[in-house]
Formats: sequence, C-alpha cells, structure tokens
Amino acid sequence: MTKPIAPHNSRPTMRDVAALAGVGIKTVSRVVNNEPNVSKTTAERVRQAADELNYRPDRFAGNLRRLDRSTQAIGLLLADASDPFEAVMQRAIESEIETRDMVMFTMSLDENENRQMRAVEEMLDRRVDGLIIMPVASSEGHLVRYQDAGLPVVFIDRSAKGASADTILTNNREASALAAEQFVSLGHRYLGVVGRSSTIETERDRKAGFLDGAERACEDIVDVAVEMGADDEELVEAAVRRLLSKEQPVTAIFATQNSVTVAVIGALHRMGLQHQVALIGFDDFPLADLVEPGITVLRQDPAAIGRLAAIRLLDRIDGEDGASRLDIVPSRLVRRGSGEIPGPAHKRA
Amino acid sequence: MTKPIAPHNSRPTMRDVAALAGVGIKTVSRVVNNEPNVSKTTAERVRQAADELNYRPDRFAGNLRRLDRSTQAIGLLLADASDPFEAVMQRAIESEIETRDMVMFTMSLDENENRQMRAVEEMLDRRVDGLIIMPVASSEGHLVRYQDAGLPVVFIDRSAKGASADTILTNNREASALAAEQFVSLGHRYLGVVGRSSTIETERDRKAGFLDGAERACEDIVDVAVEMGADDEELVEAAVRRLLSKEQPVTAIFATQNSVTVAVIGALHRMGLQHQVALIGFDDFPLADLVEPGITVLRQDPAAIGRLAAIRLLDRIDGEDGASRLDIVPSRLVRRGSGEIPGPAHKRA
DNA sequence: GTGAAAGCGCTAACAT
DNA sequence: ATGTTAGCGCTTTCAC
Repeated sequence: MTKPIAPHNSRPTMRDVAALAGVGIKTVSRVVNNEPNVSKTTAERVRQAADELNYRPDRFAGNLRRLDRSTQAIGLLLADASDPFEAVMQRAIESEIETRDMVMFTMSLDENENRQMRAVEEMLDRRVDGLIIMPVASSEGHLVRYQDAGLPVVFIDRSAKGASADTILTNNREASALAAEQFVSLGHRYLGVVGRSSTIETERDRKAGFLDGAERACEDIVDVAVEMGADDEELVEAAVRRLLSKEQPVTAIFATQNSVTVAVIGALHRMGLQHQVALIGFDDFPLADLVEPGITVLRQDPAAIGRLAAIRLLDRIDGEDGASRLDIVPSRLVRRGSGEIPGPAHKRA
Repeated sequence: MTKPIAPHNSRPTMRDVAALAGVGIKTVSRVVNNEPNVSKTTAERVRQAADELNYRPDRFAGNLRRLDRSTQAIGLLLADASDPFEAVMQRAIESEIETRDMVMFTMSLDENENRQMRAVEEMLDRRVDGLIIMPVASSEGHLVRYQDAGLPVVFIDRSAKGASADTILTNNREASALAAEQFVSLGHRYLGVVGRSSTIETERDRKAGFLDGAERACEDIVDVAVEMGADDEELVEAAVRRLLSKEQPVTAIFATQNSVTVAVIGALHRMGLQHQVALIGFDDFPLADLVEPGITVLRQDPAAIGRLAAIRLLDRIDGEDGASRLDIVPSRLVRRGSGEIPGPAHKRA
C-alpha cells in the first residue's frame, strides 16, 4: 500500500504513430481499421511505426465517436458459475464467441432477484453487446426497456416471465414424464419426487412432468409423494426418510437435480436400501456408472445448450429481428440399473 | 440479419442532466462522482434530474481523461473453465472482487501457449486492472514488460517460470509424498503412478512428490512404476492394465488428478480389482464416498485458493509493492477405504 | 460553490 | 490517396 498507483497506461497513441510514420492521424486510423484508400507502401510504413512503438489502439476511445458502439463483449448471468452443469455451458459459450474475438463477463446470481437486477445494470454500464441470462427473478420485466432500446437477450435453462426473448431449454417435462412411465411400467405404484425449491422453474417443470407421466401411465392407482425444498444434503436425507416411512412407503424415487440425486444416493446407502428402492435422477454426473447399483439418469446436454445460446445471441447482435425463438435441447434416459429395479406390481416376463 | 443495427446507446448524457437541473455540466460531474463543493440543495436537484432521465455515467468516456484509468475489471485466465476444480476457484474469485464492485472476464487456455499470449493481449486491450493466470506456457516471460509497466498479476494453481508474481499453490509435493508413505506403511512395495501429460507443472510435482515419499518411506525395496500422458479414459485404462500385468504387478496406485482417478476407478471395476488394488487420488469429487470401496483422496481447497488469489491481486491493485509472495494452501488426506487396502508386506497389528 | 474552456484518443464528415 | 476539423462524454484546470 506504499507506492503511488503505477498506471500501466502510458501507451503510445495514434498521433505518436502518425508522427513516426510521417503521415496524418487519419491515415493511421485507416490502416489500423483496415479501411480502404491507403497505398500499400504507406500502409506498410504505418504498420512498421506501430510495431516499433508497440502501439495498440484504444478501443474505448474509438467507441466514443463510432456509431455502432460495439464492445465485442457479452455478459453471462448464471445462477452459480461453480455448478458443473453451468460451468460446461459457460465453456461452450466461450468457445462459440471466441470465433468472433468476443469475450465474456460472468456473474453469479445465487437465485437472488436483486443480484440479477444489479448484474444487468452492471453489464449495461459496461456496454456489453448482449446478455445471456439464466433467469432467477420472478419476473424479467425489468429487462424490457433495455430490449426495447435494442439490447439482445437470450434466456438459458429457464424460461422467463414478463419478457420475451430467444430461449434455450431442456425438455424438462417430457423427460421427467419418461421417468415416471418407466417406474410405473416396472410395477411401482408408490412414487416419490425429491427436489429443491419450487421457486426454481426447472424444479417445478420436472416435478410437473413427473406427475403428468405418472398420471398418463397409470394402470392401477399410482400415488406420488412430493418433497420439494430439499436444498441441502440434510434436507434431502430427511425427505427420503419421510418417503420411506409413510404408511405406504415409496418404492421408486425421482430426483430433480444433480446434487439432489447424489444426496439421495447417500441416504439410500446409509439405510442399505440402494438395491431395493428405484432411483432416476435428472442430469448426469461422473461416477454415476460406478456406484452400486449404477444410477439411471436423464442426461442433459449443457454444451449444446450453451452453444445454441451463443449462436442465437450472435444472430441477434447481427441484427436478426424475427419473433422470439424457443429451442428445446433433448435429454435422454441413460439406464444403469437404479432406475430398472422392479416394483411390487411387476409382472415377470 | 435484416434490420439495421439497433444501437442500445441513445442514453442521456451529463449535458442533458445539467440542462434539466439548470446547472453546469461540471456540477453534475461533481455530484455523480461524490466530489465536494456542491451545496446540498444543488446536489439534490441534480440527482432528481439524473433519476428522471435515467442517467448512467459513461465509464469509458470518463476514463479517457481521468488519470487512473481503472476499469474495475480483472481478467481470469484458466486452463479450462469447465473443469469443476477451476469452476470453484472462479466462483471464489468472483465473490471476492464483487465486494469492490469489480467484474471479471474469464478465458480458457486449453494448455495452449499461443492461446495464453493472445488472451493476455486481449485483456490488456480491454484495460483490465489486473490478471489472475493459471499459467500454461513454458515461460511466462512475455508478461514481464506488462508487469514492468505496472500490470498486477497473480499466478494460481501453478508456479510460473520466467516471470515473478504472487502465486497461490496447493502443497502438491508434500501431499503426494504422504500418499506414498501411507502405501508403504501399509505393506505395499510395488507402487504405480498414473497421471496426465508431464508438461503440466502440477502433474510433475505430484509425481515427484510421490517418488520422494516412496524413497523416504522405503523400508525394503520400493519400486514405483510411472505412467504419465494418460490424457483420456482409454489411455488411463491402458496404463492401469500395464501396471497390473508387469512382472511384479503394482498393488497400489496413485492418480494425480480428478479425472484420472475416476478413470482408474472405472478400469479397476471392470477388472474386478477394486478391492485388491489400493488407490489414492489427488483432488476430491462427489460420490467418492459412495463407490465401493470409498475413494481415499488428497482433498484440495479450490475456494480458498481462489479467494486468496483475489485478495492478493486486489492488494497489488491497491499499490502494495513488496516482493512476490508465495502462498501454499494445504490439501489433506481424506481416508475412505481405497487407500487403506493393505499390501503383501503388511504386518497385522 | 460554480462553470467555461481545453483536451483525453479516437472516428465522422468533409475537405483536398 | 491523404489530411483537416469537429466532436464523442467525460475530467481536468483554472477562473470566477
């Protein structure tokens, strides 16, 4: 805390380059921006001078006067950048925008509405060219005025209420229904759902999809017990215990999310019931095939989701102005054993 | 691709606010920047006008003339932002800088030297206040001139050659030595190391530490077979098979890294040897306690590493100018079973 | 306590 | 093919 701030910005300016090359400043500007109407020899001389001085244009100064104030940067607003699923999406987005020499700010919102509002403001103050948002707010209405002013937005992983924009989702409901149907067809009649807070849209959709599937598949009576709000390992364990100590104990469990699935596995292992109670989880994870039994999951494709989100955003930045598009990236059932444990009503083949 | 670019930047300027408030532009500037010498009533009038117009200062225009051209942004250069370990570091850094209203660009380098050089240039062009780098280059010499010009840099996870800066590391060698010592004390005499490419510093350190430990612990003869360059699942499986089909097959394996450990577990399971061959892995992961046997690991603390890196960088940005510091964040051995499988020379208690 | 003028590094618009 | 002038939105300097 002693030295006066050392500014790493005594860089050469366009004027310096112009002086050294013996040309006007506008000619340097032309060369730097690859504009036409500069003779080959002059251009070469300018480039030499720039190299010699180690000149790098100041993109912010340029943008001040330029009409399309593009920063070649986008903002990525995630629920939690440390989540493995989101980390893969982030990386896929990076790979996509990198082909256009764009970069990305990442911010985590922690399911907090106020954080989202502040993050959007922060990104706008930094003049990002567009925003990819995993929305956590109850309404995205606060975005509309920015969209009206021309800000491109893409929603990812969750749909948004109160604002319209391109959206990339997983087939939460359909895939979850599949899980329920498989349970019923294997003879399970008392099913359980364990999930995190219902304020999260994907959680609601997966629960609803599972309920739909159970209803559709219903051969006899099918009963589904729902335990949402299991936001940490202890709460999941408590939920599992409740499901298994009901009057009619559950024989199959659907976990709505990665970390929930892992916690359910832990709970079942501690009770020694991992081979008795069927389990299907939403989202895949490492080692799912190596625990006993292997865990049946609905595998999402976060890389595809991220890539598509970036492509849509870049299209909008390029001026594409059609109606909002909705893309659904399918998840698929990966059978590994835990989801294939038969239930009491199972008719042997 | 049809509509002309819609610029989301017809924002009100300081002049507009000044006009509405009936004051000079400099007075608005004073209010916006909380400078003294503005009467309470004038300040209030200005703030009202700003609110009414929804005014937001243009930070880039401001910085053009300002002496300390701080952007309140840092660059984070990782090997691969989708890696869970790095994702947690990233999030910890974000949490730390957020307390200062700073934001972060993240770029992935993919162990590619050229990508690192381009990423650094890109960040500098964007005038970041500092850089946190997980170095992938053989030499970081290219950074020195920027550091000399005052750019604060912190290295994370790996030390750098050819440049000096604050560095945050895990105790790779010591922790790895511990693994070897435990194997030997449990009666193992033929040990194996499986790791990724030796060009990565952490891989080299962990291997070297393990060899050190084996040597120090040596009661009889201890033989260590090394299999580096196992960069994907198939290569790991092949490496494991080689270790187990040697003249003197290995009875204990040390995996240098998360994904390697997971692949080794898979290979051992497929051979049905997971209860015969001891295994310790560097870095923890979900479900490590739920496979059979539970996996003994050297657990790192990526959140602490990230937090510390951010703190060091912020200190440097604040002008701290002491000699480069080295911080070691300890990893600790978490025993879960796989690392406690005894070897042939084990003396029963 | 307040404001007018100059200028940050660059691009736009118009010369030549 | 090249240069000149004004001005982007703000801060600095200096005068009142």
